[in-house]
Amino acid sequence: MRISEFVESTNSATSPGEITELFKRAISSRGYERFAYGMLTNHGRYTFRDGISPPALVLDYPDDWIKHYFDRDYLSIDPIISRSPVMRQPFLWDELAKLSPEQNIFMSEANEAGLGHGICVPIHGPFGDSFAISMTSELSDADPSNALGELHVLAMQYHSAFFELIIENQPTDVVRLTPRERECLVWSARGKSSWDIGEILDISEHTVNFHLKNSMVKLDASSRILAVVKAIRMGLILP
Amino acid sequence: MRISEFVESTNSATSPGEITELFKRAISSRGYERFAYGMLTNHGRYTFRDGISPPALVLDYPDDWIKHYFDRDYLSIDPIISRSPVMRQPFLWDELAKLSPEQNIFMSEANEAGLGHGICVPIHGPFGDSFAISMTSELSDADPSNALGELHVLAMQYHSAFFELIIENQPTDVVRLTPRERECLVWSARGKSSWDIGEILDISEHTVNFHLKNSMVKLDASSRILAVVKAIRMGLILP
DNA sequence: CATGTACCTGTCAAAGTTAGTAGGTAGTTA
DNA sequence: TAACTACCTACTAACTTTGACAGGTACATG
Repeated sequence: MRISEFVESTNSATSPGEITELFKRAISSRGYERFAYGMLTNHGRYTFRDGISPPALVLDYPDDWIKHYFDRDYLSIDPIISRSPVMRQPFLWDELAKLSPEQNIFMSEANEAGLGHGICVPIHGPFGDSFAISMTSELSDADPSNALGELHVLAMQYHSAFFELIIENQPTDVVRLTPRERECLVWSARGKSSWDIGEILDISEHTVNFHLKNSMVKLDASSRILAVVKAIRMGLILP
Repeated sequence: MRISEFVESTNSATSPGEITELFKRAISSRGYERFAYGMLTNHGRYTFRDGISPPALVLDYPDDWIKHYFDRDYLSIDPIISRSPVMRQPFLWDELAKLSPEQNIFMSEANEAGLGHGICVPIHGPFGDSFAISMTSELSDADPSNALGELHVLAMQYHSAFFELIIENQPTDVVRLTPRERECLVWSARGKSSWDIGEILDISEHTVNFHLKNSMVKLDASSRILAVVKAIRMGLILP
């Protein structure tokens, strides 16, 4: 399947299962049979449709390996899970360095379970959301560098289409800040005190407090911190 | 140019300029002539090669518009810039709602400068890095929904290949917070005072202050507010 | 010209934050 | 067992924010 076909068909799909089927076909034609798709940071910000239970979103690994994995609480030591949130680019499982003894055992158990050669594509969302899609090939002599670029793009598109379908979208409140209120919040978010901001904006400290107080009322925030967090979350200021 | 060709050629390119040329060709064949590529948040973790000066990474807009934009400090009111960091999916400029009067003036000025119909692709990296790629078409009757999926994928791949080439060194020093530090930061971000947090966690107000102080040192933050903002941006806590 | 919006200035006391210092536990390593 | 590391708890003094008040200018709109 060509990438443009994959993009078009996943974007017009109406169910998560349909998108997953398309992804399976796309990666298997490139030599990768199995995959796992997880959300690595979620503390209740999103609500999900269907029977999806984070952190695992889709697990297409052998059932006995999945059972073994969760029985042993491997989520907490899995080096792919811990590395992914700080990686910008896809990486190969084989390239993971500085593993602990338990992690080496984990990796060899994964190998025995038929998940020898894997690629992990880290994906990042707004608010520090972190996702990972791992794909595995049973061919030990597969050269991953050929397919890696395409698998990267396919994984990003899979996530984009899939995640959009499974989350309940939350409408955002409408708050309008004045330019001064925004400026004061921005400098607050950069760590400045009221006195500092007064110097920067060439207004009195009292006036800065006045603007920040008004922002807090508009944003229904009980502290300057919450006001800044809400303003950032609503896209009203840029940190 | 097919997407797979674009992926392969950008991944094997050796200069940022080469990648940009490939991107220009790829989007212009889909009806989009001009684009801008910016880094919207930089926490000082990256140093850049060549003559690249964030937040602007590549500006392919008319020179007089770029001059006008920076002369008027439009970076601070540009609604595309402020919306992008909180968006997960690409969005159309025309869909931006609830603009302030200045923002409406800004958008009509952009229109007059030949940047009428635009698509913005938000891109997120680890550590809260936020990027945006905007692409514009001069055709007023262009239906963006056909091309949007492909432009999304092209923009993500452009960023992936380009950014990898222009950064000097990957950040290695990952901030590690203790559970108590995270808890205190989370409750701070929810608007609670030290005393409140002490009640919630059943520890003294003094201890809460101690943990928040240590978080501030770890995060190199001069205030509790900045510590919370950085922790959110780095994905250490969720708001 | 009245009305509304945005902006600016000020006071004051109560409440909250920041920057020091110091002691304790638990597990690890020499 | 001593030294080390990571984490948690606590105190005080100096400083900053918050909340409730009262009042002012400038400018655009009806």
